Amino acid sequence: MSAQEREAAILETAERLLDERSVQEISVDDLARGAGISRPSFYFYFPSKEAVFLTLIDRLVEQAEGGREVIDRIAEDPATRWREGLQVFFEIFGAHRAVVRAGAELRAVNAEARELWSGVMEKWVGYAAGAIEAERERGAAPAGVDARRLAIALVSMNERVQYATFAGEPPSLPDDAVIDVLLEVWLRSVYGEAVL
Amino acid sequence: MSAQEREAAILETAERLLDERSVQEISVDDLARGAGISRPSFYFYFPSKEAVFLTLIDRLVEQAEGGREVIDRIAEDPATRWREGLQVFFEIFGAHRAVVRAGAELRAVNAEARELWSGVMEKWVGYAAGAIEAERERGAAPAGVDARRLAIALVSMNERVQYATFAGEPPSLPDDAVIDVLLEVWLRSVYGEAVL
DNA sequence: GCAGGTTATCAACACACTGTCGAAAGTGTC
DNA sequence: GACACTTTCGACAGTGTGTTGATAACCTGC
Repeated sequence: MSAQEREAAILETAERLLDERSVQEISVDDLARGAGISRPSFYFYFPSKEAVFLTLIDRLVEQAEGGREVIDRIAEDPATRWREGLQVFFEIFGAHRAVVRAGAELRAVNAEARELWSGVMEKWVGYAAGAIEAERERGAAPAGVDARRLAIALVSMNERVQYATFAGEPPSLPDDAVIDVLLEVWLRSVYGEAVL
Repeated sequence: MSAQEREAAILETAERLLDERSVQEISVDDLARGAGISRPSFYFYFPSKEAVFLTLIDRLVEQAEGGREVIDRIAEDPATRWREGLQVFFEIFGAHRAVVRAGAELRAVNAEARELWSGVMEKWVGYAAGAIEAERERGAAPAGVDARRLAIALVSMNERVQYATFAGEPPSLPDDAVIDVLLEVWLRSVYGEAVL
């Protein structure tokens, strides 16, 4: 078995074990045994168990990058494009719920995970803020709160709501309602006139 | 020193240490020494260090109950009352940021903390959903997505956005913008007509 | 003022886990 | 078949948790 295969085996073991227990409940020994090596050998491949889970999260985050281009074509058909943007995330992260849960757990405890996630959120806030500004400039959306600040609130909402659904932590929305509800809030917040 | 004073000393030590480090980085020994007792003696007062932090969180959650009555008087002056509702949370939790951070950390790792927080969120979702329905019934708000589902999305947004601000985890809103931005999204989502 | 039970304390132990070191075994190469 | 490079792991040191059992401090009634 080559080094690359060992590394893959560790990652695979990690994702498999995450289906049953939390990061905290998975020991380095579990990962090593699952990949058919001893605990000290594990450290030849990864510096810590956190690094293993961080790698899983990284891979997921990269996939989501695909949603980026949808955001650039909002003007074509706003409601549909915003919906597609939401869907990209929901599908990619929804397909790896155990990893999403691990991400939340790690983020709470590990500075590196926290920074990784902050970076991801920042990036999407930037995209969303840009799209909101563009919509305002072309006259499709009325003026309102600062676009970046609005984007922070809406992206945060997306994250939290989807997490609750994926983790099954109440109060949460059923799978088939998530996109509709989030989209409604986005559209009203971006395109609605100020009220009251 | 009486048993009650000891218990209080442990809680006080916990909150003080939380200003400098995370739950994970605080050991039972730290709490015990801080309260002037040995590690085994600590277990006479609390079954684990998690129980200590859970107690701190519990106390904070109870304080927030004060926001409840504001929600019942929405019809008087919607924009102002919703703002006051948001403010209650922001002020109470904002005054104990270290405990809020501890809550997030514990929730990621500890089932009891998770359930406690789920319960709190559920309660507030219930209040908000009730208020939204009442506003729709009296004709102040138009029909739209199911009130409970909308409430879940909005309460989740509040939680995540406020947490980011308290913890200083980017992307986050500056302290003095949180209420304004959240309120805008709430008002447009609850009182705005469907758009696009 | 002192026997009695309750309350509080801690040294010592048993575990579980992490991360490291150094010796050995395996693999390829000329 | 000797050299270097990769990979493996037994054994160790360290840090933390939670428990046990012996002991000390403190009431309370007599």
